[in-house]
Amino acid sequence: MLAATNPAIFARQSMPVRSSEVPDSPLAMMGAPMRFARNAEVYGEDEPAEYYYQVLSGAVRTYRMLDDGRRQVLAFYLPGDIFGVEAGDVHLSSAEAISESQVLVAKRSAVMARAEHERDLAKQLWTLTVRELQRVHQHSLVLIKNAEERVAGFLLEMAGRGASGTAIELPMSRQDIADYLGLTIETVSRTFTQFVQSGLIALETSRRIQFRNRAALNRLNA
Amino acid sequence: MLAATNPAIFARQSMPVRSSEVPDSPLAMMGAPMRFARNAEVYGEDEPAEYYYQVLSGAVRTYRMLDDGRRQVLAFYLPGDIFGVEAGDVHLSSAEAISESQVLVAKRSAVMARAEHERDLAKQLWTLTVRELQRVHQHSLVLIKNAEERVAGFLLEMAGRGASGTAIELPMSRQDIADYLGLTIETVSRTFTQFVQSGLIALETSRRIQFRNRAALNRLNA
DNA sequence: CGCTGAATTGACGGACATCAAGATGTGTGG
DNA sequence: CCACACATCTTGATGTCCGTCAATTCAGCG
Repeated sequence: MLAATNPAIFARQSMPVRSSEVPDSPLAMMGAPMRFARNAEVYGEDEPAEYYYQVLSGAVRTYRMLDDGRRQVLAFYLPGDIFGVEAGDVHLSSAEAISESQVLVAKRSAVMARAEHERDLAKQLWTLTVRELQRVHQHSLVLIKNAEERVAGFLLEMAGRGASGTAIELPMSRQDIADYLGLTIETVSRTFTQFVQSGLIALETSRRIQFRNRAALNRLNA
Repeated sequence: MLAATNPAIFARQSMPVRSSEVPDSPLAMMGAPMRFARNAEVYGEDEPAEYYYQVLSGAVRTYRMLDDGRRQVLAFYLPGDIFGVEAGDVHLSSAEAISESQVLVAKRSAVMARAEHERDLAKQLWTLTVRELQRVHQHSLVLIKNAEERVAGFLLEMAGRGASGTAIELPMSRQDIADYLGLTIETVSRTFTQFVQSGLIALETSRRIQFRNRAALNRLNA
């Protein structure tokens, strides 16, 4: 839902960039592609927000920690998605690569400077923030639902973003999903098997999911 | 937390406007004060977002409904706060007056038109959205905590916004609080009395709350 | 007053967390 | 290619927090 957040800040084209394919945009010159290993930090909470980022390949999660060690995953970013814009001067969350990832990094000041005289760009930046806001709004709705509904919603959200086929590959672990949905890893796992048993999905591997009854999932998504 | 969101879009002064006092700003001319009765709708979900709003007196809640009737209150807006900016072209949530309220209403197109040539204004609009985003981020963190922590956080949030004294007046009902925190009215009520019994707060009336042990509340706020 | 909606309090049950064990998968080094 | 180690995922047993249902108290108001 509320899927791709990539107006032409990095890429002029309107579709998400496919992995390993650098967007042919004016911003490509402002940004440098960087590699991040699995679990490597892209930026940390409370650090100055000096860059904008776009996922080229792999996947990224943003999260915040509660003092007692609980973790709330705020968002997953897939190829084409832009992130790191959420903040004022300082990052409100940390970002980590979920898997080996390639990320385009553009200096914020440079982007902003260009936005000064390019009306379009400024508007797009704003739009980006608004989209992000919508996403988070949507997410807070998720957190008042029950486990079944949360997981169903999650699967449909991911399906709406990744490939359009009948199966999706989840880049993130069960723990990531749990922390995103505000559940425990066990509850997520149990809900998956429950979905399998009721014929809603099938698991090719634990990370690869076949949709068998999308209508029923939509019904749960309430 | 993350309290007042009122850069000089409506008022040039940096402090929230006190109730019934119209901000002496250039924008006051772009906006007209309107009265809303208790529970009156300011705008509805999916309606075109044609105006920006600033609370002058009273209080406003924004919310979204789930199909099964559950309601998620997304935010409370107090005097000085600006709302209605969250959306693209369409409102993502509904807004209602919590009590008899006075709201300054400014045509969005007019504000945007001015923003075109007033750099400051444009920046402030963006800042406003970012602040809103921070608020919502914060809110989604709340929803993974337990009841005690949620209520404590709520009280501290309200304390940080309203008067600076040792007591606060809550304009909203227990039901509003419950829907904001993702709890039931009964759990909110029980948590309040629990706080009273442990000497953290005192209830002058059910809506008026005295702080007795802010340190303990902060500890719960985790 | 009595009426009405809001808030509180109690009894109970259920959904999900917690604790614990096992199964499956994956990478590494011999 | 196998074997071992370690992480991830699944499954089971039990506990607990909070939701549900229901009754009572309280506050405002005609």
